[in-house]
Amino acid sequence: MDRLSGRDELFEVVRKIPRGRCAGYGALGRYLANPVSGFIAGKWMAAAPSDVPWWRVAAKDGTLVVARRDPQLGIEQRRLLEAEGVPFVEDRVNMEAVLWDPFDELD
DNA sequence: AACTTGACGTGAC
DNA sequence: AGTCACGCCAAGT
Repeated sequence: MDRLSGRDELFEVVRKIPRGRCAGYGALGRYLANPVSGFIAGKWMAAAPSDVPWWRVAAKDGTLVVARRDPQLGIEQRRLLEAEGVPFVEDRVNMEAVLWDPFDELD
C-alpha cells in the first residue's frame, strides 16, 4: 500500500551503504519490510538504477557476483570499490573488514 | 491479454 | 560436498 515495492525499497537500503563499505545480498533482503531471500535481492539488483551504489553489494563471502555473467562489469566493480579503499583478498572483497549490515545502523 | 522465461544468493538439509 | 527451496517482476512471445 503505502510502502514501496520490495525492489524499490531494496534500492533505498543500498543507497544507505556508506562509502568504503560493502553489504551482502541476504542481509539487504532480510532488512526489508517484506523480507526476501538473497536470491531475489540479487535479481532485483540486476535492475538497479544508476543512482544506487550497486558496486557496494557483493555475496556474503566477498565474491563479486556480477563478474559471473559480465567479467567486464566485475572489473569495474572492483575498480570502484578499490577507489573507496575497500581491501581485496585474491578476487574477493575482504568482507570482514568492510561488511555493512543495515541492522547495525538502525538508521 | 495470458503465458513463459530469465534474472548479480544463501543457508538448510 | 552436492542439492534444493525460497519468491519477485519485467521483457519477450
